[in-house]
Amino acid sequence: MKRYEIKHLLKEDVSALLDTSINIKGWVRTKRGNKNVAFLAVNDGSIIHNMQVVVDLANFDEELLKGITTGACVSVDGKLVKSQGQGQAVELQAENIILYGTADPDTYPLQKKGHSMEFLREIGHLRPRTNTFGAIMRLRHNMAYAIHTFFHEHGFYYFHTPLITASDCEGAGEMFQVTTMDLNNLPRKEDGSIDYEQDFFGKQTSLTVSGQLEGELGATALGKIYTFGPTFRAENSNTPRHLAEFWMIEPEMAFYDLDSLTELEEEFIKYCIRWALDHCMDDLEFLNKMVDNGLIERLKGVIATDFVRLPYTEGINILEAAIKNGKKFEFPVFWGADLASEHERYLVEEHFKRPVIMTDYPKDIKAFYMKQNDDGKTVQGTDVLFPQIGEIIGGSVREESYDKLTARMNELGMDRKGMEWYIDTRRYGTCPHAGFGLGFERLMLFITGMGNIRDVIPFPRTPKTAEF
RNA sequence: UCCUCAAUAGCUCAGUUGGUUAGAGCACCUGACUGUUAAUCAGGGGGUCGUAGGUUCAAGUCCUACUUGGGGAGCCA
Repeated sequence: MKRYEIKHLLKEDVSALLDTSINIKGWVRTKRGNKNVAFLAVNDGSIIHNMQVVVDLANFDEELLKGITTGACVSVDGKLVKSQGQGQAVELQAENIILYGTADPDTYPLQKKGHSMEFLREIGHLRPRTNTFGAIMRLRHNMAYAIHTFFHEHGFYYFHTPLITASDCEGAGEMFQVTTMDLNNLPRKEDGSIDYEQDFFGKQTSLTVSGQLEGELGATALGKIYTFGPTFRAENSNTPRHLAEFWMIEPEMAFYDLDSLTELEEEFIKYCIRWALDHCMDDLEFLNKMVDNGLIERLKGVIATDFVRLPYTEGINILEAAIKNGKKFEFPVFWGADLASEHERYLVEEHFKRPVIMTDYPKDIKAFYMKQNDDGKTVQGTDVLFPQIGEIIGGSVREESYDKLTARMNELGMDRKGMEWYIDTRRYGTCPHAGFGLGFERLMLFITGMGNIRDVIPFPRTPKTAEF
């Protein structure tokens, strides 16, 4: 008997299959009925919707049916027919049922009603079987696919940067050390310090916090590259927006300036949102109904509006004017201050009411590699600020001048040792270039309307938590 | 890491100014119903009130510490 995925049966033209016998396989979401007939809602993960299986109790063994409960796995042969009931176009009249696996209802934690996200996190090994997480994971796949498709169509090459790095100058955060040494018996040098020469790589190594520096090496050879891989930050951040292990997308483009950079940022993120609306409407409709009633409207709103381009200095002026008009902020606003969440939210959610790309930040609050403006005060950094989730993209034009870059490194007291390979990009055939970084899970928060980043990745890693 | 709120049945929650034997819905079990849509209806079983200490004649309720989780902040993507 030929097996069909439920997505095919519900979404394709199946008129040729009507009144013929076919097979489906999947997990039972609910069983209901009376003493004559039972209805099984079977889900195989291919789509959020279930196939209704109609079971005439007279034709089946009572013991078999008793074992078919929420969570059980079944294979059903049956005749595909137009549904007599409301709520679905077709249904399967069961002819033969194989019970692959039971799910003892006394211990199976998933029910057909209301679970909290907190509870589902505790049963991370089973939560992919819920409607909500099925929808999120299908969207997650689609976003990954959309990202690769966007870059491929725009002439970018997927460039694989290392996960293990010996660079201690990445500066983007605390790093996880990588070692094969016995932590209970560390080799020491004469002065008592740890002898990393005896470690696997012969030096101290860590998990990467960013692929950007290596990405620049790719861009200065291939023109346009992007990375898309796991990233690790050992920071003790306990918030709904941070993970210790997350996925990051980092495109890097030779010959891009500030205008072409912000244009790409906007086009890229709109492409991803449009992809979700074009390819994932069933899952979005479910999330819109169950998680966030404003989701679809907000997604459509973002792709229909132009993002604001806002130099930092103008942003400060707007915030100072707001304060003059009585707006209260917890943190002070002055030129040179790093903007707090409340300031960003005011600009995006209250003042402009649409996404904002802020540019030209004071150099002292941004990274050493950002291109310095002629004013001597600002650098060409960009943050794309979104409603509700804040910074979704951080990028910049890179400083391509050997003299300016190294002068800035000296100013910041950075150790050039171990960084000479990066500086070589400016020493040999340097070029104007730019790039940005997008936290994949931050994008997922926006796409799904979920409130906690731990719920848009299958197995979240956060301080004190590495289950499953 | 800081601030704040919370933890009661398998799940979601109620539990009054501290006072008798801690409740409801869902789930589960039994039964009813000729096609249900998170089916419905009737009945039943199910609790170390997060952990440890303290106050009190009496603690789910008040106090302290710890653990875990939520929200906010910082760091950031």
